[in-house]
Amino acid sequence: MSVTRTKIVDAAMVIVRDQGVSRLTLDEAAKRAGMSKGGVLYHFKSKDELVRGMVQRMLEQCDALLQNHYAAEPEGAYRWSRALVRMAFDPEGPPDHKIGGALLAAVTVNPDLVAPIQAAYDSWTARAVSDSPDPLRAKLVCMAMDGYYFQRLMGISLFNERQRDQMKEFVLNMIDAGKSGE
Amino acid sequence: MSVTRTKIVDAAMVIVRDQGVSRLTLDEAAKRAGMSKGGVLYHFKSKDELVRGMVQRMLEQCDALLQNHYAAEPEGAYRWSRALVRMAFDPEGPPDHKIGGALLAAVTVNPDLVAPIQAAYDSWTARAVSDSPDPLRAKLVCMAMDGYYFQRLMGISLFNERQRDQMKEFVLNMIDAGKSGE
Amino acid sequence: MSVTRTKIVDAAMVIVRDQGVSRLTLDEAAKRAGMSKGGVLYHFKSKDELVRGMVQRMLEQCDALLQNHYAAEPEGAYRWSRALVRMAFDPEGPPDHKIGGALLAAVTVNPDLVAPIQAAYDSWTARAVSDSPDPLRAKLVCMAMDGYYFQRLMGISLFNERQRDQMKEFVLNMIDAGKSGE
Amino acid sequence: MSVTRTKIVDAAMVIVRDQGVSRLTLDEAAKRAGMSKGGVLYHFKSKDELVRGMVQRMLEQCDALLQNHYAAEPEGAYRWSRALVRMAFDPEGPPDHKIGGALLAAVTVNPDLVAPIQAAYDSWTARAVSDSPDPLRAKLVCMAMDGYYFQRLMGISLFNERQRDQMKEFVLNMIDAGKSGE
DNA sequence: ACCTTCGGGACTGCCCGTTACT
DNA sequence: AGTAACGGGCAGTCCCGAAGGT
Repeated sequence: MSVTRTKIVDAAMVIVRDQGVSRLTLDEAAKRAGMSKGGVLYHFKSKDELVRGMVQRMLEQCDALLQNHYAAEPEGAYRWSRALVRMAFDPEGPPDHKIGGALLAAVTVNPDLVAPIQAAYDSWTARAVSDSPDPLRAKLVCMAMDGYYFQRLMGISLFNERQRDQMKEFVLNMIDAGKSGE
Repeated sequence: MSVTRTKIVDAAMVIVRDQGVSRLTLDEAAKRAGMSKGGVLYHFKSKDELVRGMVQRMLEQCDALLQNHYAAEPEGAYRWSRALVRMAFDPEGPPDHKIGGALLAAVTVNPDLVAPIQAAYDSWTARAVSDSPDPLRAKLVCMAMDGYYFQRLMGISLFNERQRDQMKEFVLNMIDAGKSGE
Repeated sequence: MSVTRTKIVDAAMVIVRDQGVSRLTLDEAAKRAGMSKGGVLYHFKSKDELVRGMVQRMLEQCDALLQNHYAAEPEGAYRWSRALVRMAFDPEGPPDHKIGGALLAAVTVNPDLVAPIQAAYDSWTARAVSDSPDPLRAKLVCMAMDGYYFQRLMGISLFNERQRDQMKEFVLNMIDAGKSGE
Repeated sequence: MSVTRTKIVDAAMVIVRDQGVSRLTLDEAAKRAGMSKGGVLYHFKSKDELVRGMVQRMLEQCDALLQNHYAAEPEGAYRWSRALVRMAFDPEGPPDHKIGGALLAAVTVNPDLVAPIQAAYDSWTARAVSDSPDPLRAKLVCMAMDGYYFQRLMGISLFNERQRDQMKEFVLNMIDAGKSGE
């Protein structure tokens, strides 16, 4: 990925983060990237391609974040599940960047973009299941984390800070409860 | 709500369901509703208001569905939670209509629309918590159902039919497990 | 055909006549018609439709001109053929307006427009043949007139004024020659 | 004419033939010619020059075809005229390649290109006249052939196969009729 | 001789909302 | 309660040509 392409995607991210998707235009992106629209279109044949690039970028960031949490997590069963929980509750996670929700809109408009997202989802779920004695428990965690993630994306906050931490502990406990019994 | 307003919202719903949000224009909606754009704008001062009407409609449908499942559910603890699960797994539920995802896009563009959605979320969560011995357990169920709902909205299917039923049972069992112990 | 539509087509005609097809833009046409592009697009859904309107207009003008010459022509065999010749050599004919050649370009780009032109051609040929003792002679005249017409369209002038009149007489004589003998 | 120039013009021809003039872009031509746009612009200073090259090429092809038919034609009066007729009716002739019509569009847009075409026309007419006892008769043939040519260019077909052959014979006979009498 | 990258400008089509009219 | 016509603005796309490298 050329440096210019990266710069353009960065610019687009900033716009979406600060002003919302509806403000993401090729002109704006070009201006922020310090070039002309023609230059942008040389690298991305259409706006859709640009959005595709953004989605991919976001997915990569999520993946990296997940990897980090996995690395920091002690070994043992449900290690991936726990990492997922940590990621979902990570205050530095992508959703708070508001980009996710914005891109979501783009995705619902252009179903082609679902494919890479589905792929990412699949891989994450697969990992969670891979080291889980009880796959259903892992999947439930995935689902719940998606739900939480989704709420953050939408800007719907059901928890205050204390409740959030309680929930986090609750989920982690539920995971641990699956280690022995069930 | 006048009958004409209803007709317009219906038309808009059909468009979104069949062709996606990007195809929802006042002209299109008017045509489907059997009138001219001017007529639509007489009932909805702006397009945003029309979308607001659609969101509200959808929320009402969800609520009604939830009520139905609640009514069909035996009394006892976690009755609302179980109703929520039934709703999320209801194959007739709104998400499969693809309208939800589409409206989602509209919402992310216009943050004003989050308010009524947040309110609906709050009320559903409140209900789930109200009859739950363990509020966190209820909230977790809410989150997981949101996640599942969200996946359906996005067209991401992690489960085949059998897995879906398994998950449903798993969640219901988890709820029941919360009745006695903790 | 509403009066506004007529006005818009008129404006487009003027532009093409004065500045060539490449200068025909919706904006220009709108400006000349004394309205905004939005207004133009209300009447013509696309530029193609506008061009279609222009082609139709031109065909109608040609037809009217042909009718005039036919009316002025004495009765007898080959009356239509003679009218065609008169039309082709009519200094007031459409080709000198330079619109024909310009529209030609549009046609070659959009093959859909050939249909109405073919229809017009067919009808003219059919008429010429209808009152001709020798159909081939009539068709040859049609072809030759097309050729002359075409040259005028392209701005290719093989004749000076005297040669042009000579040719006109020659063709008319050739037609008359077909009356008796053959 | 360098080999590369030839290759580029070839590529451009293919594009125009297959996809129409509107699809002829420097990028496309470059891709087809197996090089980049920069390369094309090195050989042709501008797109107009490329088109000019294409027109020239086409004219040369027509000329060569005409020469062939002339060579195959028996000596005698109206030899060039007869060759012209053979060329116009040659099923392998350029017009069926659809390039002619397409280039026509380019010409109408850029009047500069008319010059070489006019020159070619002039030379053909001059030849036809040169060996014709009756110049007007020769010119009429030229005009008629132009008309037929033009119809083929536009994709307007007034004749079926049998009618076409009839017309061809009719014209050739008309030429011969000019040999003796007048 | 040829390529990559980019600037700049233009044009189409779209769509919302207003106005005048009924 | 509704229609037809229109204005205004703008996003997406395209494409030519230039600049500078190799």
